[in-house]
Amino acid sequence: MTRKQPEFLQEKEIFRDHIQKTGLRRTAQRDLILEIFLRTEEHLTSEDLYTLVHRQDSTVGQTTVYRTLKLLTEAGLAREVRFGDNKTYYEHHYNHEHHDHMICTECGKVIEFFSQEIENLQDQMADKFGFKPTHHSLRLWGFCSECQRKQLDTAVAASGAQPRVRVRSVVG
Amino acid sequence: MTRKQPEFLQEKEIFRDHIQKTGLRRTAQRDLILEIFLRTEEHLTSEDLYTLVHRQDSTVGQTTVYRTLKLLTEAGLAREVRFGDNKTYYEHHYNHEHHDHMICTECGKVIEFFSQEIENLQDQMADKFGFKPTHHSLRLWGFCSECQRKQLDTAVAASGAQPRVRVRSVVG
DNA sequence: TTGATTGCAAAGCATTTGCATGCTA
DNA sequence: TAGCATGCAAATGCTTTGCAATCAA
Repeated sequence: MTRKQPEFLQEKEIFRDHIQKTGLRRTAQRDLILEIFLRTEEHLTSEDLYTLVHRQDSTVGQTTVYRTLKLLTEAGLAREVRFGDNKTYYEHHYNHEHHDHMICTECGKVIEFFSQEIENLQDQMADKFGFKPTHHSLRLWGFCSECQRKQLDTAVAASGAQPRVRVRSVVG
Repeated sequence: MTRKQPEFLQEKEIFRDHIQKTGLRRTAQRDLILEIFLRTEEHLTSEDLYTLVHRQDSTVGQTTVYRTLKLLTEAGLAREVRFGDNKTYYEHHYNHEHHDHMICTECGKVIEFFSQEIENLQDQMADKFGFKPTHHSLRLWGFCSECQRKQLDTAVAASGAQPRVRVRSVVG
């Protein structure tokens, strides 16, 4: 992040516009939640965000974070993603290129990638069925390079490393 | 389905093998659940399957169906899929080609498709990151050809047609 | 006989909703 | 002031778990 203060001017304006257009109201909670969401360049759950927000203002409730994340999604500032652990993660959407994900089922690492060729082929497939896609999701699960190395090492289990995302089920 | 009776010999053998190998036990419930699962060539939820099973033998419980579907998945006979309505669907896995899905967000129709080119590109992308994929999921959401036609017709809302899958959220 | 399996009820977990109170426009 | 927003608690929906009774091997 190399932007100068004040940061996220565009995003904040988009949010205010969206609020105005839809007849909603600007509140201190929504501002704070947006602020902290924007400052956090990771995939986070509603609960993650709640923890961060709560640290700053302990009067803000879980429900408001849930509701605000939906709002941010509608405004085009956030995108929902699922990695297979039955939780909904959110990532920045505005000014971020569309991308897909590889999820390491061992350590939970998430790799973002993009392939224009794959996108094109998807569109071709859709055409073939007369299907008009509005959005899509492509995820690969497997082992990241680091965990492949570690697999040779039986001591993995003894490691205290905590995965960011625990992938419990195969399905997302 | 053009197979001769008795049907699903291979699948049943695989199931028995899996049960034996893992030291589990063969039961009437598991046999019945497998039988009905195999006879149903659709994407179904645990509850769907429970309904069908219960119709045949009303003593079988929900829990057993949940547990047996997990078992079938482990045995390689079933595959879990999600279409975005927060339910887990199961589809046949054995002797069924791998495929991906297009989901109509209007009527819930699910189209299965396969593209070797996309598969290859996925593997190439994974290679590029030193990632070793074990499985993946590609889904396109949008409008099927039929619903695109209907969109011109304002009377859609008045239609009594019930979608097979109601896609409520954007994320799967 | 022994330990896996079952079905019920209860618990879990992430998320949503009802509602009285508070606050923006 | 009107009605949207908030936070709490309760409800929801799907799935899992605890447990006593049952059953396969």
